Amino acid sequence: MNKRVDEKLTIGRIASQAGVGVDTIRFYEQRGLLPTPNRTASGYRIYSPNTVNRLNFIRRAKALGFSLEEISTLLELQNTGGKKIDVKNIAKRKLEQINIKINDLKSMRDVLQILDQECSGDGDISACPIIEALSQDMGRN
Amino acid sequence: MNKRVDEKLTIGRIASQAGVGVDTIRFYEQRGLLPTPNRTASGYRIYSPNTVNRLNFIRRAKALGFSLEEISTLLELQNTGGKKIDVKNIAKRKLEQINIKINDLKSMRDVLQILDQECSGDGDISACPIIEALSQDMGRN
DNA sequence: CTTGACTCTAGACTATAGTCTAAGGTTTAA
DNA sequence: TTAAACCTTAGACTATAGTCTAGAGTCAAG
Repeated sequence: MNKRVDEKLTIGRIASQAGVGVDTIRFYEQRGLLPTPNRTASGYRIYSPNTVNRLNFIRRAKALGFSLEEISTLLELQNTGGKKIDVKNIAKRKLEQINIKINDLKSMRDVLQILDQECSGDGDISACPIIEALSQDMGRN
Repeated sequence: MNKRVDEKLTIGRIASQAGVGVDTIRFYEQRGLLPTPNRTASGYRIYSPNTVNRLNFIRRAKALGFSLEEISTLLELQNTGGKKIDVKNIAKRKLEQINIKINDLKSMRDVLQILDQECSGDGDISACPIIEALSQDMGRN
């Protein structure tokens, strides 16, 4: 039933599925964000399908302001040889970071939502006082 | 009553209040993220106190994964000479971006919260199946 | 059985966002 | 009034995260 079980997931296929460049994948491998893949006899990298998920996770974590180093820490929660107690501590710290980010984004959202709802849609900007809030203190400083 | 109304907010004072370097401030000015400040007779930059708020906003937006260019767009919602209709459109697009970021962060939070609550706190990582979820699809792909 | 698309490595190059240095002028506090 | 601590510019340098190039080998279709 399985058509083409033999279709190898080469770096190019993985890259196009994840929407990144092949160089990016090799770069992530070198930086430890992707495990060293198996190779064909001729040296081609062969990936498992869930590498795409991993790449998606990296892409999204990056968009949320995490550095590759921080993302590495998050990913190591999975395959570290460490103890669960370490994972718990790292998870707790990351959780705090994430909650702060969520709160900041919500503050920004509140301001932008008011901006969207209250401004009349024409006339000059300077007449719209809500905009002021954007450069003000957004709650937690 | 006002002690030291004459205390000038020089670049160094603004920098230390906002927790950034003086070079960063000059860099932001050059990139249009800060308005060109007034100068003393001798050429020193003098800032208004709310520059600190603006710098805080920039710092936090950066931590949320916005580039300086995107932050510039957000800040321009305030002092553009454009029409409100533009502001509305930009605000709407930024709002969508922000909502996606919030959702992604919530997905990450869910995983990390389970990680924190369910793992027993000792033993080997590989025994903790929740960790798997971290590199999996987090909802919206 | 060759041609074009793909892969390999190593190293150079780019963009973004600062950070540092040099060489000088200004302010302030002892 | 002078030394420390600030400020000025311009330009060089750094870190992060890729992106591109060269020169070579491999794979799949015609």
